Amino acid sequence: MSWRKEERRAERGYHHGNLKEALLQAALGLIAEKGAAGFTFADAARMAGVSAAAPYRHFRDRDELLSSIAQRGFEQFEARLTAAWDDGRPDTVTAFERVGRAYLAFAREEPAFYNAMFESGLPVDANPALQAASERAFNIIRAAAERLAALAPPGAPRPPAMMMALHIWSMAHGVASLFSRGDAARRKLPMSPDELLEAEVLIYLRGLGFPTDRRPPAKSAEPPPVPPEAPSGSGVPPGGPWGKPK
Amino acid sequence: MSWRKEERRAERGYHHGNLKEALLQAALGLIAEKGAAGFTFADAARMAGVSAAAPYRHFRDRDELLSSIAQRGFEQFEARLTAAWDDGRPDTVTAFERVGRAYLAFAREEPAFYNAMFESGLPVDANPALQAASERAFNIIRAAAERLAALAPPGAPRPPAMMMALHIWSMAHGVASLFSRGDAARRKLPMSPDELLEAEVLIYLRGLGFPTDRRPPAKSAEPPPVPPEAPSGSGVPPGGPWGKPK
DNA sequence: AGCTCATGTGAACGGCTTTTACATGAGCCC
DNA sequence: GGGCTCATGTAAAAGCCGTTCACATGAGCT
Repeated sequence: MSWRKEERRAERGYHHGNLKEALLQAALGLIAEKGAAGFTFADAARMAGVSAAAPYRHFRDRDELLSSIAQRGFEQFEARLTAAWDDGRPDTVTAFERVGRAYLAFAREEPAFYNAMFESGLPVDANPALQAASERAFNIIRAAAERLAALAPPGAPRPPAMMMALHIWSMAHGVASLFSRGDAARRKLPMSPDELLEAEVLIYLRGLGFPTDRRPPAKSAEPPPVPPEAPSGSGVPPGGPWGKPK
Repeated sequence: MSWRKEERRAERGYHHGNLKEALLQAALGLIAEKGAAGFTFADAARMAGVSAAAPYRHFRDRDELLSSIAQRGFEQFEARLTAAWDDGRPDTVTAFERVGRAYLAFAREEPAFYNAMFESGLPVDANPALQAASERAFNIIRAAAERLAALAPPGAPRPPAMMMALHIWSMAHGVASLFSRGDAARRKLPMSPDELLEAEVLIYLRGLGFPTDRRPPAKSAEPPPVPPEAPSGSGVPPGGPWGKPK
């Protein structure tokens, strides 16, 4: 039972068969564990059971592996935001907040992707594919903001949707970076990152004149995809978006 | 005129005299240039004209040098935020916004510090001195938020100052990280990061019920340090905080 | 069966981090 | 001034990593 060298070799022969994918998975694990900075190409190779030179058959260099992971991360990110947005159902504000929570959830649950995407220091705009993927993810937030802006209360000037999207993105990104990841998450807060972001977005939307009172849990079995959605309240929930003050 | 080896040696003799400081400065330059990830201990030593082993007389390892820079960064950050806050002069909202701009200005003008502080991936809470320095910087924002919360419009529930501080911090950090640094700054925006953040904060404050109309340029030669500051307007500037919509 | 080419190996180069034994000389005591 | 001592610097070496190159292997096609 003491094969150590030929172990992997015996299992898979000279050729790995699926090395590219194995390397991506190994790297994902290593990044989650030690950060993009601590991750080494050699380690990933070792973990996949191949020599240190093998990865070069699949990635030009270490950076390209990192880029591939970031790319994949942006794709999953986009998918999760899209699912959370759910085309604005059951109503725009609720869906919008769900997108915010999805942002934080992604940062929390996919630390390796998040790290590669936002904290690895790789030049996103130097890689067109990467930039495009990042753009597509942002466009979900942008689309949601468009829909929200279209509901702007009458009378007041309509806020630019792009600006709203950038504002929401910066809030989500700021909360995620500062409070929802790794060590930073240990900073003791008076509320969870999710609650913090939700209150922040609600106050912001109220500042734009949107009604932001809590709706009932939407018991209707199947609400229409995009209901007329008339402004439904005064916009000032009792106690404010942050709940009971002491 | 061809001394290359003894050049530095001749200038400063065997002992450098101020190596610790020289290394910090060299590292600062290198980080500004290539990021905390690209910075190497050996390069800093070379730049200071000493052998690769010399730095170990002044820093336990590469990480300790990085920590020292982050520490120094937090101190300068605190100083700049303190100056921007100016104890709430000429009025709380104006001073508050100035703090926001100072946050962005620091990120933009001190990329090396900002990088070491927020993007180098070093565990801030593993180093008590570093954590304390970071805490002190945040406390400026916290103190400003306290003052702002005290001005909360009567009638509405008073927002928790800590929550406000965390919200503002996340906005500033989000904007700085996404739009005000390096490559990311190249993303084409409909407005400058400063304007983006200012509008964001104004809308947020308005969502809390604060009056946020633009005050006249405060021509009074020497306004009183902490004027009574009665709520001064309806809170809805014509055109909104984002200026003229198209 | 034999050829070819994608895929993997081992060895080697240079660079980095860190440790160790040794060198230097600044500051101090007499 | 002479001599001690210790902080500060050096060279050398070990171990790791990224990357390249010549060579090995064998999967798939003809």
